[in-house]
Amino acid sequence: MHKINPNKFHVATNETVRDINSRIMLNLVRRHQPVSRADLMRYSGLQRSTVSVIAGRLIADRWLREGAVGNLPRGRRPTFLHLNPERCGVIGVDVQPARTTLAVSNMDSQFSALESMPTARDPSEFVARLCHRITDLIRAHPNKSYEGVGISLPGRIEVGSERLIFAPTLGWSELDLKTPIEHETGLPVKLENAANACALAELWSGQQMDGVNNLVAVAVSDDISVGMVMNGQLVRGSTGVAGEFGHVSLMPNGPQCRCGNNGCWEILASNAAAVRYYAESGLVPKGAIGSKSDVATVPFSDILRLVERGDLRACQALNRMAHHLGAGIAMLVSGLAPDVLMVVGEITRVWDKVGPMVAGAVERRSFTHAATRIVPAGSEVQSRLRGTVALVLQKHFSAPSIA
Amino acid sequence: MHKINPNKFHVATNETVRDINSRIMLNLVRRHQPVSRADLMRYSGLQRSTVSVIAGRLIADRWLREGAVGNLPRGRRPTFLHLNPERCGVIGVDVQPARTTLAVSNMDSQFSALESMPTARDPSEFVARLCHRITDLIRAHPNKSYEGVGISLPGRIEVGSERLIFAPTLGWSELDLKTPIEHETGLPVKLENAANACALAELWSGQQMDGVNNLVAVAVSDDISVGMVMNGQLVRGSTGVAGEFGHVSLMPNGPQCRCGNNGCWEILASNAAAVRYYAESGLVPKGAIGSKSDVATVPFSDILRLVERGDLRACQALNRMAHHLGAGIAMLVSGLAPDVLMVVGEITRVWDKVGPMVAGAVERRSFTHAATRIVPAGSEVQSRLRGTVALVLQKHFSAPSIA
DNA sequence: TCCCATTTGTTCGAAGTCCGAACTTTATCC
DNA sequence: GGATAAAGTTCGGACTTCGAACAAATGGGA
Repeated sequence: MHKINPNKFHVATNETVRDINSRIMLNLVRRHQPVSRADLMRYSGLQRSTVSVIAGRLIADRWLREGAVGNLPRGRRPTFLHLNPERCGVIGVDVQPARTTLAVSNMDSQFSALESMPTARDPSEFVARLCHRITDLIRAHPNKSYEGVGISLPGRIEVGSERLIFAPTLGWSELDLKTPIEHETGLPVKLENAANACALAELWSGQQMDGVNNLVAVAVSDDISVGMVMNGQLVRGSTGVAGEFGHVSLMPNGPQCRCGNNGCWEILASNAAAVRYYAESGLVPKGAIGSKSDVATVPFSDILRLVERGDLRACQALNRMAHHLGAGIAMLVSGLAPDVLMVVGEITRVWDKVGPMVAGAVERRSFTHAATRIVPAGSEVQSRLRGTVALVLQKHFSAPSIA
Repeated sequence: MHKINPNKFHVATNETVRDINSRIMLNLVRRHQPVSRADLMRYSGLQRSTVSVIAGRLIADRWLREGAVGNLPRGRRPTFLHLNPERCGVIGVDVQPARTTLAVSNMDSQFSALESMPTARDPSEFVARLCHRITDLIRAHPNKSYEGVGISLPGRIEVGSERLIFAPTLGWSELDLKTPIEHETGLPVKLENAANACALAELWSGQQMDGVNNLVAVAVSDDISVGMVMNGQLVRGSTGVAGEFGHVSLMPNGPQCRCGNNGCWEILASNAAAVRYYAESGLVPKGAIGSKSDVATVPFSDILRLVERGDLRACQALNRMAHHLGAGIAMLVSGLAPDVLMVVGEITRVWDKVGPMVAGAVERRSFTHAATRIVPAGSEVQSRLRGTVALVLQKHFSAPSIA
């Protein structure tokens, strides 16, 4: 039940009917391909004639392609229909504090090119370099009909202005990425928070996501941010900053976070927290000969390597992180009760150790038994890039906004 | 952007167009009444002819009524259209641990009857008495075309089965209220959590809710539960238990909650928490002559009365409660960033004292400045009852679910 | 070899809906 | 009384789905 906003709606015309049914058809093909017109008739409940007309138009518009002919025990053979992956090209960009990854993708999230560059410290320099890279990439792969550029960022995008706001790990304040890139490339540019991008990726191209309409992605790196899909829609809040559960204080006497408060989830359970736990555990070697500086700079990836080798101190640091990660995830399970909660980040490399601890924490803390499936993401970069593709292409596959 | 679920969708027909536009028209009349056909043409962008046809059909179906004739500087006078509040009757029921309130309502949430009864401890006895009361109420107010019965409950309703699950303050385990009442009355019965009902009430009949699509209701009584409307839709999670932020642990060393964990928001910031704070502050009067039993049972309503009179101890207890209430609300503002966060419960009686403390806590703890308006609800019973009316009638006013 | 049952896919008129222009109705002002 | 203006109605055109009839394609059996 979706309320109609009397200030912002779209009335329906005859074309709306065709639009809705075309999108349904497109989704049915995506879900069941290869699939015949007769199958689509059965899946959709539309008349065979209607299915033929719609399929004909979608083929003419290059959304669908006729493929092989099927075999049946008797009767005329069906001609199978497929999505045409060449119909849309997308440039996907994944911005992370250290490196920025660019990809060229088809409609099916198969990347035909993948390259990366260091993320420039200076925002205007970054914009210039990114524009340059994108135009180069398009020139190098010209035989695609590009639908747009999707960009995943470790920050939040303001709803109205589509500008980057609140990107503490990048250190940038308000930044307009959309206008210069659109101007440079002539393509529409969509920006989205990295956690939201991951949530979108799973919603649109995740495995075992049949019928999943409520999904939460927890992006764990040097900060923690949350992306939410509720009722099949991204939740961005009134201004676009929804999802900052990382700055919920879960321990009033905990260490101080950069946001000024104490014991934020992020300061307890991010990669940076594990680095700190590891450093602290080596700080006071009884004789106090070793100084802080010896141990303070072991990066998170090294800690994970140590964990994989069975290093005790690293395991203890990881366990502390996992304990607090579980506490925050329990908050999300209690509060949002999604079908799926996906954890994204380097920590998934040691999920065999972390997963059970998180599951245990959720089990202990959950009063309601929300039946949430907690899963690790495969590759974080791939996940975010798939999200950027979904970001650009979802307008063709989602329900038209009638209200 | 709403994803189409390829397992559950509705194809569009020509009637879908009329359906969509009729609902838009109904919403426009609701928003702007009294309003002429010509005004509706301008608001909707539809052709004058189309507006006339739709208005004609809505009048024939008794949704709209023609009213007075307007005056214009020149030209033919417009005939104004109104919603017909008599079109739908609703029985609204608000179940609370102590008392259950019943109301008869029109489409405009004007209650033509309001009565209450004690809430029976035994669930089957309760169901029997409620059925009896409802049929009596319908018999006493026969001249309405009843659309259904809406019931607000301090618990969660399972999504598939529509049964009451998780109702700790009532002490009931799984209970099917829907089937017996539908059987008894012959009317469709809708059940919803009380916090969700409040959120719905504000969404559909709240003041100053123009363009608000993201709204959170925090119901504070002896427990705390949260109702969420995101993107204009109620968020119920995969099983229906979304919103149990009351059982998020905000203080790992805090007092133990009935859920088994320590320092849950609910154990720190509910009415019961204030009662406990008040009792504790009187516990050790140095000489230890006064026993626990003297002070332990001052009910929350009395504490509020004492606060209104300026009693210091009561104010201190209230302040502790407000402090923790603010912490939890800050969590919701950070995580969900709604346009409006509404607090429902007895505590709103002293909102002049509590409001600034909550606002301060949110201000201090909020990193993102989500611009959330934090407001107290007027009357909690009225709010929940309006929610039950919205619950029953929203199907006529909301967008048809095409996907 | 020929006919028939069966399934896929197409054709075409009917019904429903909105669009848009022309028309009717009902006012005020000069 | 005529000009102007705005509200509301009428009616043919365009678009879409529906539903029945039709054409196409295939295998089995006499």
